[in-house]
Amino acid sequence: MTLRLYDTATGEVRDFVPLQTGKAGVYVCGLTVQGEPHVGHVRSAVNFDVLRRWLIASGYEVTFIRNITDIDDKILTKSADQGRPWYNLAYDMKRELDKAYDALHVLPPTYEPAATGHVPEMIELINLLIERGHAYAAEDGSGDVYFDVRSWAAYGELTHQGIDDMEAATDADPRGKRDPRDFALWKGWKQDSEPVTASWPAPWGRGRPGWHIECSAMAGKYLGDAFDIHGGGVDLRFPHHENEQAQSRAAGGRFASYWMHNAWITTAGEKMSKSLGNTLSIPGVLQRVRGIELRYYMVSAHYRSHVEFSFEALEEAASAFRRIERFLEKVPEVIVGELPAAFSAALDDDLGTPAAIAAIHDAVRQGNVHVAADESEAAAAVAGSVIAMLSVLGLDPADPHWSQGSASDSGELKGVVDVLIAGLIEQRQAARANKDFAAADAIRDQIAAAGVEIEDTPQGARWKLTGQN
RNA sequence: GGUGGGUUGGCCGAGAGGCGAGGCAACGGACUGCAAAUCCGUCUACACGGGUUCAAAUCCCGUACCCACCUCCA
Repeated sequence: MTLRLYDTATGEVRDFVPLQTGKAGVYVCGLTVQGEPHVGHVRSAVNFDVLRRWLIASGYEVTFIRNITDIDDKILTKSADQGRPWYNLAYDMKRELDKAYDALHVLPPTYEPAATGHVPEMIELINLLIERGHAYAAEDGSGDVYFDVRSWAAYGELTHQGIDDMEAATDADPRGKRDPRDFALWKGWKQDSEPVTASWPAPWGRGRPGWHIECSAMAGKYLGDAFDIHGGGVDLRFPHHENEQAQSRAAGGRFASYWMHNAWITTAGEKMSKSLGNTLSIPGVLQRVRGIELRYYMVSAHYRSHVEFSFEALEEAASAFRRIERFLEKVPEVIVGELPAAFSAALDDDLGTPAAIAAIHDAVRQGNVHVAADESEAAAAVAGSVIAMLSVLGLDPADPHWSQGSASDSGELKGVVDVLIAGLIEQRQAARANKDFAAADAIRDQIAAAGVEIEDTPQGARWKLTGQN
């Protein structure tokens, strides 16, 4: 079975055929670093991280580029409001973003280019577009350069829209534009309101790049004129992706073969938006559940399905995930095994993570049956495949990544706690042997109150931290 | 106005013409001193109205409601 992906450009699920056999080039629009990352941002990152891991697991050599937009209108206005340099705000938020990605075990991309580091490439691309007659410098002296939408007949092809059916950008400053739908490739420096540090020299005067041109320039630099997959959130289809494609193709490239867009995660029926102020920051959410549980929650819905975020659903997902963990804890010394066919088929079908997770749960139930029957070899084999599946989704609880931070402290403490609890468990066993159940239960309650759970098994009592104290 | 998507059982959430995805919760049973964990079972759903078909949650027509994009946004 081969990988099939939904391509926004064609509106259908089709076979993934890479440009080069065995290789996959992926470009994903990262963030504009102007505020704290929220669960919506991270959903996109997690979705494409799953894509990447599945491509790797399928044998592809993956080049994964995710950019950072570190200069734009919002960054300039926000930093001005906060009374600090724009680059400081962008850098701070970039670091927050890195923390959020790390908390969800989103793998670092092959490279993460920043817009400000690629101005020469953008200027070069804009020049090429001007030469080819698809862009023009505004004649009003503003220093702006616009893409000439009417010069590119295919404009609108990605989102299946005709230019004349589109509403013209009402708030756009029409000065110097040939068509209201023309968009800025270069924004001339506004000396009265913008710091000189936010401008770069260019043939058309000092200024800064427009939003869309960065992705075209950076994707071209790191992936070439033609590459396999371009991803981002649904909101980016238009105008951002449409414009990217128009620019890059007008400049002579082929650009992306497949376009993938992840759906929104909303709160209380509304999209999470910096401007609405209803964002759920990652650190905030991580006070309620662990990062691995949040990741499980995100992966349990299909990437093209809209998710209505709720803490109830999140807790529910966390419960489901703990069931998987409990099974794995019962099976020591597991060797990573094979992926079940149902799991691979699910992911091959446009990253069907919900069905993939169902395959995990099926295996867990089967594994629990083996554990109950004391069939340790069979149980270990099942656990091996469960671990293999979880790894592909970035959800292996045994991955050292998840225990970073708290591990050093708890590692030392664990030995001590182990001895203390073992003593208590022995006392409880003695009480049970004497049929003094009141005493036995008192001990169990006492440890439970401290956040330690006892599980009675035929081989004796086991204990673990519940994380609820 | 244009474009794209949605409405599934108590809840979350898949599927896309014929075999009850999966999970959470609840209830019953097994196990247990009692629990917990685990297993078995129960809860037989697809917005509404028509139609096509031997067969429709799935296809077609219509209706209602919801959402996204067309303006910065994952």
